[in-house]
Amino acid sequence: MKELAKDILIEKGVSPSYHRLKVLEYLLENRNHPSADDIYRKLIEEIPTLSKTTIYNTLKTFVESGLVESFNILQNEVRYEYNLNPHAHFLCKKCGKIYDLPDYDNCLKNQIIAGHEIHDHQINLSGICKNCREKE
Amino acid sequence: MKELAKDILIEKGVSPSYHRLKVLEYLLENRNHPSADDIYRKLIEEIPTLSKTTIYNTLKTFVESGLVESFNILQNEVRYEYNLNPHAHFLCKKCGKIYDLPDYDNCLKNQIIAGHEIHDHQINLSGICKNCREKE
DNA sequence: TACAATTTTGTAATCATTACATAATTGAAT
DNA sequence: ATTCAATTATGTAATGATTACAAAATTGTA
Ligand SMILES: [Mn+2]
Ligand SMILES: [Mn+2]
Ligand SMILES: [Zn+2]
Ligand SMILES: [Zn+2]
Repeated sequence: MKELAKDILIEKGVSPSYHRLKVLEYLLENRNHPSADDIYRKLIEEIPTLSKTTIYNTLKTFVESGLVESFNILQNEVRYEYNLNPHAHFLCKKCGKIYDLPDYDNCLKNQIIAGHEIHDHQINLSGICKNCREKE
Repeated sequence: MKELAKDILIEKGVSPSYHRLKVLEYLLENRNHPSADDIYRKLIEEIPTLSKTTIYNTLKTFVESGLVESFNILQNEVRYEYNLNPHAHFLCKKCGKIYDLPDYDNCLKNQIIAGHEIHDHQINLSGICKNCREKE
């Protein structure tokens, strides 16, 4: 049962415009934590009039409606993903790939720690990935 | 026994130039996770010729020599700290303050997870802090 | 003093992101 | 179908942190 971008948008109360559908479909098919620019460069191929501002607007809408998550494992650009399950991220400093680590969620969302109300929880690991290690 | 900036630099093999001493002293006294610009704006008061590039160079040197840690809890700027103990960070979305959470380290540094070699481990939480909650 | 190595400075470039005004599209009401 | 307001998309210009790079200053040592 393939997830339909349109249904997901409607369910979250986001009106399913053409561009929003395209961005969400991209995120459903590409689970490699793309940047705004990654999405733009792919979609501009079939939508030549597409504006990068539209990508930023769309992603902002998605994140605010809880449809998509953004995270700052890199210091220069934001990455996005459609993956609501809590999980940690691992960045390989050699090849730049970002891996999911589902077993290391340890999620503190909605808990109260030291009096602080936790709304969001990101675990960012980095080092050398399995692939890169095996090449050496 | 107050930690002496000069001794710390020498121990880590970083030559203790005037500017480096000033930056490290700032970090030793200000445990509020400052940005490069925070440090610059304070030090320019007593060093009017100070260049912001020097701040960036110095912080880069410190991070590379393992003297200082940097982290990306914000999407637009890097924050720095002198605190070698593993701990998590909590960002208040209301007041912008960044708190330390020493009990939630759960550090995976130098471990191998799913074949990946973990060199660095950041835990970034966000929400509404104790102070801001009590004001409501 | 001479000189090479290190450190600092200043300017300009880079690059992701945002601001904002304008244009296009949509969807309901007439 | 037409009108009109609301939403969505576009384009350009600005912002702001960070980096590149070359020149200047400082340091340590012969
Ligand atoms: Mn992920
Ligand atoms: Mn800290
Ligand atoms: Zn790798
Ligand atoms: Zn607060």
